[in-house]
Amino acid sequence: MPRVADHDQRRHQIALAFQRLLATVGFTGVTFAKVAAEAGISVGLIQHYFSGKDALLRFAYDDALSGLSERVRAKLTTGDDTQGGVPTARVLFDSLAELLPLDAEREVEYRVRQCLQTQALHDTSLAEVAWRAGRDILGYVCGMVEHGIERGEVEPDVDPVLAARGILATVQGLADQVALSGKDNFPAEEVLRTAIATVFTALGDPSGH
Amino acid sequence: MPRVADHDQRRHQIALAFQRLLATVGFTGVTFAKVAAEAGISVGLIQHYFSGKDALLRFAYDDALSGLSERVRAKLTTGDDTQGGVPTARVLFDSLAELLPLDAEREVEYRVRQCLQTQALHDTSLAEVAWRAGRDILGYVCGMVEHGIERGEVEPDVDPVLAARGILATVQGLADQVALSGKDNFPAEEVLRTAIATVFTALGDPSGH
DNA sequence: GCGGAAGCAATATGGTCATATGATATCGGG
DNA sequence: CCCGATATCATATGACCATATTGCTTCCGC
Repeated sequence: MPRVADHDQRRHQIALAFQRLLATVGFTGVTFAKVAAEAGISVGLIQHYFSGKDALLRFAYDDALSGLSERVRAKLTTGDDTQGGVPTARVLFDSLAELLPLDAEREVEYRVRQCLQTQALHDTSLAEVAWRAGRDILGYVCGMVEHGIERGEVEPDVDPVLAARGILATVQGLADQVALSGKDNFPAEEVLRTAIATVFTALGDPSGH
Repeated sequence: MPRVADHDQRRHQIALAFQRLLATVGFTGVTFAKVAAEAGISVGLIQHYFSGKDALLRFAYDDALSGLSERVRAKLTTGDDTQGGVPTARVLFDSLAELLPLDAEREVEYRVRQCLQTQALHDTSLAEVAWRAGRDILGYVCGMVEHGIERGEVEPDVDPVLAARGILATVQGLADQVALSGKDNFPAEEVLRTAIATVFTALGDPSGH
């Protein structure tokens, strides 16, 4: 086997370049040539690693969403470990704030999500990627609500799925508003905190369950 | 002055064709030729009415958003007129449900909004259209919250702007979820009702103010 | 009733992009 | 130490699209 190269690493590198471009010039502005230039490679090499634009798109979207989803999950579970005095609502807030475009890095990620989610409206394979990621993250938030119920921080009669969907909807919508109005024109984090607080109403049992 | 034509009507007709295409084939799939075919006219005529693609884009977006904004405003104010026994929360819900892609017509409108909002991320003139429409609709919802405070349906210490932003964020996010998961996979309207109910908590003064 | 400006359509053009093709460089194994 | 498979690149090609150009049609104002 001659001349090895790390395919996964290469694909990821190309996907990153693609995402950076997506955030700066938009979906219609991205071309193979620009991706190649941004990644510091040739156009032909991209073809070598992706069968076509569709495949690159799918991979880049999956790459972006799985990275984000993983970060949210990590924040949730590590927050879960140190659960001693930290309210579940607080852990949830810290995780979901990851989705708001409040700094440059998050804004890039938001734009990537937005571009590809919109594309997913007309591309079933992209839609499936989005659907899977949405299901995962909904599962995480849902788990947190259930956890809150166990700890007495959430009223036991709330439907965890619907509560989670409501919170997630708020985050997504807030992200759009921040992107549109600018992050300094209203306290998005406060709105999110309030939305979470309408589910996590009780103080919890300080003695543990 | 020879051979008159209703410019506004023509432009609207073209914008409608553009929007229908946007919803079905996506932003990248729309071309002048397809718009012309969809509108039943020639490519040249589109050029006659729009200086270029940018102008058509801007007009179509403005057309879509102003139509929607107007419908929301109309529902709000007519609901306001019959305010006798109808709670403000109910009027607000009926208006905002307009934004959810729960039937074919609303789904088209949602897709148009989504496509053009995403495009607005990289086009300042589109962004301005979006910003204006966002400001208007936020104003309407905000007014409803203030009205709710006057009628005793909302706790007087809530910030109308933040409450309105929270409700709007929920609607937008729910629209995305419905578009992704399908309208039959969860009760989006119930989640929206709950979100509104967390602001409109009080029952109101049945005797009027 | 007719001259001409505006409505409208068909086609030409120049550029851009995804993809194809062919050449070159690099390196593991025998 | 050299063969061949893989990695990488440079360029060609064919399609498509926005826009420009050209010419025909319609009907208002005089």
